[in-house]
Amino acid sequence: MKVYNTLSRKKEEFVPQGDEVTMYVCGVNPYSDAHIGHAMSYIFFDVVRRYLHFRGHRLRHVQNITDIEDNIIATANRLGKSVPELTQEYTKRYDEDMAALNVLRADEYPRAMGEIEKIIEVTRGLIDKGFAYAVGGSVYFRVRKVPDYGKLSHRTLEAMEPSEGAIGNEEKEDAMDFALWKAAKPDEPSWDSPWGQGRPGWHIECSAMSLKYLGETIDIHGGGQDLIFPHHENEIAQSESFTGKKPFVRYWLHNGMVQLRQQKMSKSLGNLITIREALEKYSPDAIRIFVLNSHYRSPLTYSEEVLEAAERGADRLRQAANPGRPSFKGEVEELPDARAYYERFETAMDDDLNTPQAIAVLFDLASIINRAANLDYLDKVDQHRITFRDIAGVLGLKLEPTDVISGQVDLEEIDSEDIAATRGEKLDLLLSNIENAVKDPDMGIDSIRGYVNLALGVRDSLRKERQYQRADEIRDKLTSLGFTVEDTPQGTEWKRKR
RNA sequence: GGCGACGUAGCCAAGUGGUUAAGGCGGAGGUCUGCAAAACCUCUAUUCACCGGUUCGAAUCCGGUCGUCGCCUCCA
Repeated sequence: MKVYNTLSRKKEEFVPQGDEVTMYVCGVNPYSDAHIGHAMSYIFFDVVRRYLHFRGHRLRHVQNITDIEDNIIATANRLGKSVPELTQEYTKRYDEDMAALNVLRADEYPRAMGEIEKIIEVTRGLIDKGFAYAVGGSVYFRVRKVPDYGKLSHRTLEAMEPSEGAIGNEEKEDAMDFALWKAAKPDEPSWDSPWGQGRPGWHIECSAMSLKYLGETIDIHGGGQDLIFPHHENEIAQSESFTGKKPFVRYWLHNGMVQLRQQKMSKSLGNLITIREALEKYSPDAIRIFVLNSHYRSPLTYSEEVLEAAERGADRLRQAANPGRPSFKGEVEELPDARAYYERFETAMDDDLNTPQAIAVLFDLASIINRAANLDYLDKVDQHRITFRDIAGVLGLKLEPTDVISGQVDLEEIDSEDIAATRGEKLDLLLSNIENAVKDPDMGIDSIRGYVNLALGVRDSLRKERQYQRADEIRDKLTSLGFTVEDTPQGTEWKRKR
């Protein structure tokens, strides 16, 4: 398996240090809902996890939660909440979003606030070694002490024009120096430290946590490309200076950015679609297909059109995962060997996680399975179905039926007198009952099912008498109410999504 | 200004030196159906932003032009 390492700018053969792959992925700052950009990153690293597991690796996965920083403090103040109150609320919502997207939970979710002791230990160590200095209650990292600073982002200190944000701090020795520990300002949460009351800088928590939970050298460190500089660059400087051991990270993996309307999706720009908003319109599988259908290092543009396309693709895969009844009589045709699909899948994934090709394999298998279902030889494609489910699982697709309610009309079970009684003027009443029932959240599914079965029973009786116009009126009405009506050789089936 | 990525069919998107340029969505036709729906089948880029060059051979390598985006500041 090869992965593209940001550090070397090359695809490298992935060889973990030991029996257990260690992976650290940068987490979120919980002060607002996570958006599709976050979804992309965490869905991708979820697939990395699942694929490594599929390949027989054990894995330890740690993801931090930054629960103290400027934006959190500002938001908490604005909302009149305490910082822990705010961050706990949004951490919970983040967990719910990830669960909805079928993202596996990490082994540890350390919080910055919970790791102050380790952060202070690392900070003190960096001062002792001369890599950092305390001034005015703050501690800064001395960037010029690190000769290879810039190796991840491939830029030199000289090339980094200090911008406004980097200047404007008189107490730093050098404009590029960054804070490990920030002296407390009035009315901000703060902790005791050897340098007085204060709180951690942005980058130090990841160095401290990865050191504490995963050791001095970790296999994979992941995050969005926007974290390469300064965040990950600074993590390297801190960690390698503190431990004296290189490399801090063996494989740096970075995903591309999600774009919305020709711009990066981000909180600060305010152009974003939250995961929650997307899930109101699209299934988790559709969102995962949307993300995985392009390569992880490329930018990904969010649009309704592309998500719609992903949803329709998901529908077809769901059909293969939950095959219906046969439609035709057909001959069993010569089937390609199911093992070839595993090979194609592994070849694709081994080449720097080529999920678009992996999804193509899934669609090819879906065609085989759906054809077999149509022609009534599903029993001949057991191996293909196993392969299909297996690959879908590695991509984290559930492919469960999406209908909330469904039914099958059985004229034997419906009282013929009911049908006869309903065929006349009562039909309109029945249809309006269904309309009301659909809008009423308290209405039980059984009632709706009874109504719809009766309406479609009436329709079937009309169809038997070739009164197609009246029959179609009933179907059209139900369709407009969100029902899908399908006449199959086994009778009329119906379902409704939401 | 510095660093980097990208430009492939109506849309999304693989492919990065050599058989017919993956796959999805959409569209057209067909099978099935009373008609539909779903599923299936067939078709849908002689061509890979543009211009030059290297090569027996390039979407793939090199140079230039145009265009889009990211990082250099909080950010997945």
